[in-house]
Amino acid sequence: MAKAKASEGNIRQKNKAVIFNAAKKEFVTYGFKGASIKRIAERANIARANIHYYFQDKTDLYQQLLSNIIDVWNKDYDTLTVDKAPKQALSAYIRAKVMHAKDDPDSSRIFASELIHGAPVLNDYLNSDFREWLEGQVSVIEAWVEQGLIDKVNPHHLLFLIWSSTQHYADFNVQVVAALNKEAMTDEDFEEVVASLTQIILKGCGIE
Amino acid sequence: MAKAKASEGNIRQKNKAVIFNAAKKEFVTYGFKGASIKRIAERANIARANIHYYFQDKTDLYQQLLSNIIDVWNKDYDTLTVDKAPKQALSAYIRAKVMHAKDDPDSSRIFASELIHGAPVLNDYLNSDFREWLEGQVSVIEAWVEQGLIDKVNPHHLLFLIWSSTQHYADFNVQVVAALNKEAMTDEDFEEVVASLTQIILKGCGIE
DNA sequence: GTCTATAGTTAGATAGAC
DNA sequence: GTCTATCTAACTATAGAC
Repeated sequence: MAKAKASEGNIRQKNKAVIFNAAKKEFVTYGFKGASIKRIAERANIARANIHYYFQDKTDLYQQLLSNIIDVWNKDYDTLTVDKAPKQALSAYIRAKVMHAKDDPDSSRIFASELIHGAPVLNDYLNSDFREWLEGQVSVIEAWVEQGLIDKVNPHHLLFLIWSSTQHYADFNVQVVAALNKEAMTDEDFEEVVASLTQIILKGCGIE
Repeated sequence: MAKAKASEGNIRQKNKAVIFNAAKKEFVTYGFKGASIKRIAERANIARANIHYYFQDKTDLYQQLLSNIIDVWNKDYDTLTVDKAPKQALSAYIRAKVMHAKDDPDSSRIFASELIHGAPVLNDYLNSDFREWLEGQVSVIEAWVEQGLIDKVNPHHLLFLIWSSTQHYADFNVQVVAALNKEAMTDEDFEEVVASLTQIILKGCGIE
């Protein structure tokens, strides 16, 4: 758990966390525009006016929620570094992404919904911090290619391939579950996903 | 263009098409819950009440729109058949999917948004027609594996990989464009996507 | 088939007592 | 920090004249 900001009291901190959890479910169910503060309050079991006490407006709540999600990701995904071998680095990256899709699908879905609807809130982020972070990842893959450790692949499209194929199991889970004719994916199913994606993507990059 | 239903007059048919086009933009911008009939009417340049004349309610309009999208897809994606070689069939499938992402991204986005938000409308479809169609595709890949034409891969996860990696360029286009530091993707960019995905996925399946 | 008027609901946000 | 009451705006949907 992240430590509370020095500027925020504990009650405030705790209540905001409760609201974030409720808001996450509401936004993932109805999208940003369709989400209602009334239902968020009901989910959080607090009076509606309290949400306005803690957050300026719906957009402010949504922005802070997205910001939290991105903070968590930035901590978890520093997997691709030049000092690692492509096989280990890519395997670990694929596994981490799939396990995130399993453990916290709602974060992935909220992010996906924001992008699909044109990223009205995240556009600035995409064109600043995100692009900067991405270029670091790209340069690692370029280095691997130059050193002949992997085939000549387009680094951007390889990254998009890994993101999309792993996040798919969070974002499109209803379709996956219907396709597999199951109630829900099991731990074994997710292991099978990791195995399948690792097999195809690594071999597809000429690794091994 | 699809021929007008016999039961529907030409005026009705034409007006519904105008409404569908307007609704597509509205739903893709705000999601189902966030979309407003008032704005759809403004986009279509008709009186708001006319939408209620042609459609029972917002859900009815949305369902028919989704139904249209799926109809178009069913016509375009009968690419995987047993009589074709895996290399040609998969290459053609990847290309068709990428070009669809390029030419009609909004259809992909509306479908994606519906799934991300739990498929309240499409759940029945996913568990009936979709699953049936999918099993046909799966059996083609299984046949290829049995004949030793491709590596032993999980057919479902291979299909998910192709869907997710190609649809990504429609659904997450804002992120892609930010990553590539461009205003928009060009025809050449999409050709590069086809080449990259074909290279990695085919080799990843042991083709060639 | 079209349009105006309006009923009925739900929404975001704030004021002010506690 | 909490809660009730309330204002204002936006929305869906329908009725009924043209």
